Amino acid sequence: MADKTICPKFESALNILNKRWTGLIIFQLLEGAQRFSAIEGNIGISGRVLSERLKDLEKQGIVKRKVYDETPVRIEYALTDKGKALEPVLQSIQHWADGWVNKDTKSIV
Amino acid sequence: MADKTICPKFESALNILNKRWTGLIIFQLLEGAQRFSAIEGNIGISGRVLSERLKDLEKQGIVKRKVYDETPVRIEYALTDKGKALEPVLQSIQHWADGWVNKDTKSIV
DNA sequence: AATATTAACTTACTTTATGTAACTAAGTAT
DNA sequence: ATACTTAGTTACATAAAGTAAGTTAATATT
Repeated sequence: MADKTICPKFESALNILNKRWTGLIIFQLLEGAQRFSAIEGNIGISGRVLSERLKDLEKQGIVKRKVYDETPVRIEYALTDKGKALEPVLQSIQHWADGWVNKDTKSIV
Repeated sequence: MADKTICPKFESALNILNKRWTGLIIFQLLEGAQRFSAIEGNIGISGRVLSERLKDLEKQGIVKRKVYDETPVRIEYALTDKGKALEPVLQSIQHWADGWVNKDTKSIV
């Protein structure tokens, strides 16, 4: 597969939302820090993939991981400034959805 | 996998960009109608998946397919109004990328 | 007339990503 | 010593995407 690279920054940004679940994870965290199991339950992602995504997002500086040394251990994931800056993107998606997505559209296959 | 459905419209909108390549396909078509092989070459997607995506996007009313009965046949894909309405979404992604994505970031893995 | 060319796909097969469910580690409480 | 809890990880199964060759229909070429 040849990489045509229209605009590298744009493509790299698209690759974030491009991946399954990342949009919903960020959407969740826009409401405040959340724990692993909370995100897992709230959006219905598998732990296996959530773990993978959170590592990616952390590596990209979008999410930060805080460890609270309680028992049992509590770990919270929160958005960084870079992550919070994605709010307008999610909002524009929401806005488009309000205007154009049919109420009855359930699964887009 | 339990479906928690935060906001069905929002989720269904996210599912569009969520899928690999759809963002880039729409980005391409924002510049005007394009033929199958042009999209294929411009973004480096495989024909197999492009065919699949275009069918999905057509089914969702985001893309329309026009057949020109020439020889060999010419088929153009263009955005519908619903599709064009996604421009602000792509723009907000571009804007975020300009502000936050490192120039050197090539592949986000 | 037979062969070649072109666009837009499709098919068969391989590789990668995701889902599922069971398991691990550390620190308590019973 | 055993059980409980969170935050994962591991092994395995299924679904999605990549690759490359093949198909169809209308000419154009030899």
